[in-house]
Amino acid sequence: MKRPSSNARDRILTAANKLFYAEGIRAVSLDTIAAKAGITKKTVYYHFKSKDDLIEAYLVSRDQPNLELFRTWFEAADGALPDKVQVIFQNIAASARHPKWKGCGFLRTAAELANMPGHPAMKVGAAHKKKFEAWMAEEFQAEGAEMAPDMACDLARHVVLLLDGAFSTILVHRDAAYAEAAGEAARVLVAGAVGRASQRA
Amino acid sequence: MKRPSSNARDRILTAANKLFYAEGIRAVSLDTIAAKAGITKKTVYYHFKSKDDLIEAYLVSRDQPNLELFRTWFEAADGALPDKVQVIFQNIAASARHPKWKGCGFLRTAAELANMPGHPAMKVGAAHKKKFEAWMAEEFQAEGAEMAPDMACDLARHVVLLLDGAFSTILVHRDAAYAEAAGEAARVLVAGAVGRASQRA
DNA sequence: CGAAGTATACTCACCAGTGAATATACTTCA
DNA sequence: TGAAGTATATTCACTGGTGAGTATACTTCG
Repeated sequence: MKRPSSNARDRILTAANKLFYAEGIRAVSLDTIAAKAGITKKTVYYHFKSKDDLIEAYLVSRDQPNLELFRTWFEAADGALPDKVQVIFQNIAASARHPKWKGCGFLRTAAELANMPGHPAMKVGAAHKKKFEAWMAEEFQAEGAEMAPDMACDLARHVVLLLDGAFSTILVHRDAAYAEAAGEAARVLVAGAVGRASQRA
Repeated sequence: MKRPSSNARDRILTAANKLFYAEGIRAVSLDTIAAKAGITKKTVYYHFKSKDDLIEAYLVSRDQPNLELFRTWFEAADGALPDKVQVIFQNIAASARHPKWKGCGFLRTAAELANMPGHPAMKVGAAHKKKFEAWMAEEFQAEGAEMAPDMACDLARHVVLLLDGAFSTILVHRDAAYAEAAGEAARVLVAGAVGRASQRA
């Protein structure tokens, strides 16, 4: 394999990741990214066909790691289902207290590209969020197998709404307490659904 | 009094409103805004000291009208408290189905300016969201005066989280159904809180 | 007149993307 | 084996265009 190729490509992606996340998509130029990666802009264009292409690659690179992080948090938590869900939000609160935290990269990119609904990066972002929602629904159904599929889907969606709401409001207020409030709300909703599910059984 | 002054200023603000909301902050240049307002860029700089200043004015101009809209929806709804809250979300769903809808201007601006936490526009955005949250809390306390202040505040925050979550997820998925799901969740949470409050009384 | 408001015409920096050349490694076959 | 050819990977220097912001002059009205 060509070592140089993947090397430069990786360095570009790493630089793009940091800069796009820290500063925003349109705020960062390819010159800046190239400089940070220690290569020439032309080399960026060798590995990515356009800035839009690089934006897409940036989100693609964040997809799995992000989902993995949520899974890790969820699985590491002990306790009942409502508590495990709440733990996700507590971890987000903790992350959000780091000064470099700037919200959810997918959400912020979607906000910036709201005028380009067909942009490839938008599709990646939507798919990422769908995966999270689907995973939550699975977990709800798996737990004791008492929850009906449509109930699990509704509940997963409610959790997603609280999660993305937390990302957004924390960014606006720079106050991680919103994640804890969202976690409380999620816990209440999940507990309620679990209660209804087991009652029906 | 100079007709021209207010006239030009208003035209600039109107153009900025449409363009910033439709395309995003950094995607729109002052040249474009000036052209849309039918004046020169220099005139823009006569009325606003910088682009940042205009961004701030853009959000200021949206503050009251937006809050007023929510109040109107809420007050026009009949039924119990949970239903009135849900109606806000239903109205958002309806708005979001219009093709020109591009999410919440405050949230999207906050996402774009996430790298400038001290930006005046960020403060305007945060204040706007706080006003909404405070208003919700008031409404919860006012309703029958059975809800304790801290409970009302917590509940208001949960509603805010669902609201901003709805704005964000609709934008990502281009699917207004998320607002309806958020409305359901909000109704459940409010009904639960109302139930606990009246039980305690 | 003179001040508020607007316009013309500019500066200077930056940005997405490109043309031409080069260096390095891999492949082929005499 | 090794020379010639080809694909990969990278650089330097550039273009056409646009960005925010400005110097200066014109206009209009109290």
